Amino acid sequence: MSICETVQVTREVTGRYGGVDAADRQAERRARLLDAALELLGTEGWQAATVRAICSGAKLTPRYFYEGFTDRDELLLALFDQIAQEAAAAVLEAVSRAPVDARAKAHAAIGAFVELVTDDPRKARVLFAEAMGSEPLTRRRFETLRMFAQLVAGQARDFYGMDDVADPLVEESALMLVGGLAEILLGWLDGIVHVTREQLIDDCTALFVTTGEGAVRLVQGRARR
Amino acid sequence: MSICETVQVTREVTGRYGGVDAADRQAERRARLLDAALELLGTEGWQAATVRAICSGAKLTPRYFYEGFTDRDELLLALFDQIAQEAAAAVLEAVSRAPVDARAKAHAAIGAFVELVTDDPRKARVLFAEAMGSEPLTRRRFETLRMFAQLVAGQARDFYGMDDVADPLVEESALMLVGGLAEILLGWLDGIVHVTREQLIDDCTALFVTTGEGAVRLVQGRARR
DNA sequence: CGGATCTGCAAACGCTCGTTATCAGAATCG
DNA sequence: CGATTCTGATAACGAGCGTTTGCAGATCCG
Repeated sequence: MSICETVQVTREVTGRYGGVDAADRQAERRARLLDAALELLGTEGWQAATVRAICSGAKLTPRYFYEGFTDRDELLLALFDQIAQEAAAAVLEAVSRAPVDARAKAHAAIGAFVELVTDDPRKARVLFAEAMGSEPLTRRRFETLRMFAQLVAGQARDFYGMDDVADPLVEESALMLVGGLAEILLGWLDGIVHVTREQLIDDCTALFVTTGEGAVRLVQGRARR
Repeated sequence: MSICETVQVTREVTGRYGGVDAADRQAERRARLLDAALELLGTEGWQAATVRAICSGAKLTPRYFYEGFTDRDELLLALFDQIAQEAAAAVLEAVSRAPVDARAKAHAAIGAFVELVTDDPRKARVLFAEAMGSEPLTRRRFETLRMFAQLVAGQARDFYGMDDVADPLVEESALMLVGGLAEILLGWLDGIVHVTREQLIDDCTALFVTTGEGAVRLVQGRARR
């Protein structure tokens, strides 16, 4: 036992195998597992994303699964968060690049988001459809959607000078915008909505802006009273 | 064998037990199973709605489960359809009673729907949240939501005289309305949106109408071109 | 080269699931 | 009463799951 410890110490300094050191190997395994999980969760669904199937897809064994994650839920949550952060980053970057105009900002944001999840429809399914598999995943989907909605509400408050407005209608309309957008995207991916992707982005932008402006009018009309 | 058959025939004529005949007993067992499934699916979620748990809740045994349903999926689909039909009936009845006015119709429809699924939040969870458990259930949720969306689109086409308009934006906006409404309802049930139920109905109606009118303007603006 | 670790595979454990069969006892009707 | 069906509980079966362990072989460093 004591021998093991001393040896471990001397070894842990380098920890190289196959030309890469321990941290990198572990990170690569983690990435492979997340990739395999995305493929399964995004195509065959939650029920198919078992530990064995994910490991098989990643060409790894359960041993390394439990080296990197404590649970199946932890992996799926990590995958969800990764995609959500990717989406948030894309949206924020597009918004920051767009000219200072409500319609242009909205178009940039929606365009970036739609392009991300239609370039890889698996991501859309993970974010919107398959995030209901387990209870922790459902909760996370909700929190993330709410976060996006508050992001939208914050942008709207900035643009229309409603910083002091505490009307719950702001939160309600933001929920409607984000939730409605998700439903349109799922419908488009399922082939229900027959438009090109550019048309889809334009339509979503138009609906988004018109709904947002309507909500703003409602809120301001109430505040005046 | 032949004896059994003749006996079965003479018995099947009445088939009474405990004062009720066979069809009624079977119907009551079916109703009890659906009730137990609603309780489990609407509170603990899809994972908890196992055959054993449903039977235990209904105070029946698996024997009667497979007497009334072939699968677990068949039960859950039947439950979903029952709630969806209940909602559709409530909405259509409210719309038919309301005065001939877009806002009044919308308020009646949304009020009826919101009251139904907030009087029994389990129904909301079954319709919107837990319908993603199995693949057939996910598909059904989509079909039903699309049906509601087309119902909305049809009403809008009637009211605004757009019978000949085939713009896909009509379907897109209907999807946004229905999907957004679902998300607001789930948020309200989760305590994220802090308004009274009457306020919720009013807000949803206002958002619904303003979004609908915005979509109509967009469609008409395009058609004019 | 040699001792030690890292890897990949496979089997195993305990559990729950859906589904089906068994069987004693209650209730029925002629 | 007696033959028969209906009831309810139980247990069994095979399968799949998440999770853990054991072990031969590849790869490393001194």
